[in-house]
Amino acid sequence: MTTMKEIAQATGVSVSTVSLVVNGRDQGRVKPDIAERVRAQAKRMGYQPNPLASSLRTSHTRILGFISEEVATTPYAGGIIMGAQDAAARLGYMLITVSTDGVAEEGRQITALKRYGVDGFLYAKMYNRITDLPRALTTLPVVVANARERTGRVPSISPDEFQIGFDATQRLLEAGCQRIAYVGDQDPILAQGIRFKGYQAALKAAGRRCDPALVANVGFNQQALNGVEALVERASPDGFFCFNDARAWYVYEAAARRGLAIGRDWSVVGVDNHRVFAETLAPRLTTIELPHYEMGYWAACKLVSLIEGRELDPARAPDTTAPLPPLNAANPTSIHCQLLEKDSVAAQPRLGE
Amino acid sequence: MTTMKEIAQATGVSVSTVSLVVNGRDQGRVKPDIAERVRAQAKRMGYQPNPLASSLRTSHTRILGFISEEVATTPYAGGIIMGAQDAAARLGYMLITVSTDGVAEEGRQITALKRYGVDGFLYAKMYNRITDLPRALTTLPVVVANARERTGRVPSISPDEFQIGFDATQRLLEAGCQRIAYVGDQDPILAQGIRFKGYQAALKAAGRRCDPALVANVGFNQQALNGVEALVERASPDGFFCFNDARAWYVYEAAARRGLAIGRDWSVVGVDNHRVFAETLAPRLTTIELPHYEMGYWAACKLVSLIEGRELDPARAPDTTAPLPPLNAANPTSIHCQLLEKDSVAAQPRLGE
DNA sequence: CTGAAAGCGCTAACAC
DNA sequence: GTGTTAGCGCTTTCAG
Repeated sequence: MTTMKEIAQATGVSVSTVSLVVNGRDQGRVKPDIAERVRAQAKRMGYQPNPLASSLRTSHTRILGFISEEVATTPYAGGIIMGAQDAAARLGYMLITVSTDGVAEEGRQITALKRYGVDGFLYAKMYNRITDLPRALTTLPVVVANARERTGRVPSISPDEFQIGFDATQRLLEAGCQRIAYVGDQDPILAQGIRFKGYQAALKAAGRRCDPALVANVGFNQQALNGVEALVERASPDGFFCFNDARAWYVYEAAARRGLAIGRDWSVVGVDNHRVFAETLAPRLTTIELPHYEMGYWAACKLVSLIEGRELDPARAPDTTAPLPPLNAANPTSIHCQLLEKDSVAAQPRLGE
Repeated sequence: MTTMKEIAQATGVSVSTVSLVVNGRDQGRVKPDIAERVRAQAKRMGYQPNPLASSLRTSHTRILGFISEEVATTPYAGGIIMGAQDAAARLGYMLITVSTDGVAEEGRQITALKRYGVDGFLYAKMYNRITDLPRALTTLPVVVANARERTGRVPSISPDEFQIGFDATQRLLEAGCQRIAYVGDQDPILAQGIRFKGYQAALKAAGRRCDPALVANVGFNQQALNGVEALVERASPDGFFCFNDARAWYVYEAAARRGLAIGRDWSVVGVDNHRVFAETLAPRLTTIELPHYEMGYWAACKLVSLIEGRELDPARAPDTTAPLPPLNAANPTSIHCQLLEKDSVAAQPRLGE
């Protein structure tokens, strides 16, 4: 690791001059040719600033704390972390991730992160809901991902559940389905109700009426299977919008029991939470991906702009000349998320589209 | 954040004395009563050491770098990260996680981690295989998780695939199955072959013969379903050991098509990679969990012991009086992993059991 | 325009 | 036993 001191000696200037130059604050303070020599020398010696040392003076570490719950039991966080990390990397930041179960654990982790001098926090939740911030989090900038902070004072990025429900139903309409069922979740979680509203809206927009017989909100296992069976018996659907891939499973089993094939006899669109079906069912099941990567990406951008007190133009990468990557390299079309900020709840930038 | 300086002033001693005391290196160097006063004052003021500042002198940050691939597309890493993080927290370390796709990305991430002064690396892979270490990683302590480093010079922790195959088959035997099928993966990946050997060994140990007709190694989708269908037709199994839960899916569909029920007509044991079935099938499917959490936990312990140049007794938590948690709180019995080190390949501590 | 000097919080020689 | 001193790599006044 070469230091500023070494560059200074090699160039025959002082460390302070080197500091100014390598931080790009030499305009009108250092003679251009000297600055150039310093820059060249720094490059030649492969200089990398030591963020820890500079943090001692500035108390900015360029480290973001990423807090998420129960990473262990669901794959949800992977995408968010990836997105956040990509954004952080472009902006010259690092991510320290911690995952927590329970509030005691959470508090301790937050304290630890503060000791390491993180500049701000990303607070990610497992599923979209209304959430309160841990007390300990209030002293530094925070952005919430995959959930909505209750008071609206903290920027939150969450899936656009309405659009998800709307688009899923739209696809089934386009596939020519006549009787489109909604297989939802029994729990009255946020996403459940809003996706259902999107489903209804899409049907209305197409001039169809919403038949309550076509709706089943089910839980797990045998009970869920029975619920789907009853739905099929009473309403003879030919298309299914499934709240998630776990629900899609029951439709599959119902089809298998009747000797019917998805993709031929029935159409199914599911929201993919777990990704297992990507392996088993890809060509047969139409999935809508939750915009995890995107949420992580924009949450990190937002957080950095909060930290640095300046708006980052999310359309281009700051501090670098490289162009922004497509929002989601794997699936550039799945951009269903929204940013909620105080005073912006009405005018939500629908990212992408 | 209170500093040593503040404690020193409040107690009327010098910072160096405070430093000695709070680092527990005051034995025979600081008068006990002074030490006690310092400790009390530190506690009263809620002193937390600033690890970044001390790293400037010691070049030890108490940060571990965690490198994993493709977190985004599989949930595997969650458990490893959780385990590593828990161990790190007990040992007073933090984890910086980065995930990478491709070697260029990997190199850049490693460089970035080095700039942040990580003390060592955890190198986690998506599935169990033989792996080479990136060049950039060789200058610091490394432990490999969920894979095996080729030369054997780097400690590696990986699932005990043989034991997994053996135990899974054992459970089917105990359930009274007469014709136990193996539904494997088409790819000749490491785990595939070894789990199959475990399967064979368990059958042999029970005095059963291995019927090749009971084995199907399948890929995805229709082809996989056909493979399982053919297996069922030709060999009439009543028990299935499935390489992973994706494979178990095809057995479920085959059962549904025949009006058979898992848990009544057929027994199924699957290795759970994706965890989706935990939600849909929990009471019906017997799963063997890969020991992700445990691998992460012990990998981090091992890494810290490498860094600090001393053996940590893995049976008790160093630097804290709190007892070790059960290896996996959720499922304390699933301890199927092994530590490989140079000169220890023969005598593998089978963790737990 | 440039450099000397002080200091961020902490550690480690070395005096006293 | 304890305090003084110097310095880790960097930023930031402030003289010159």
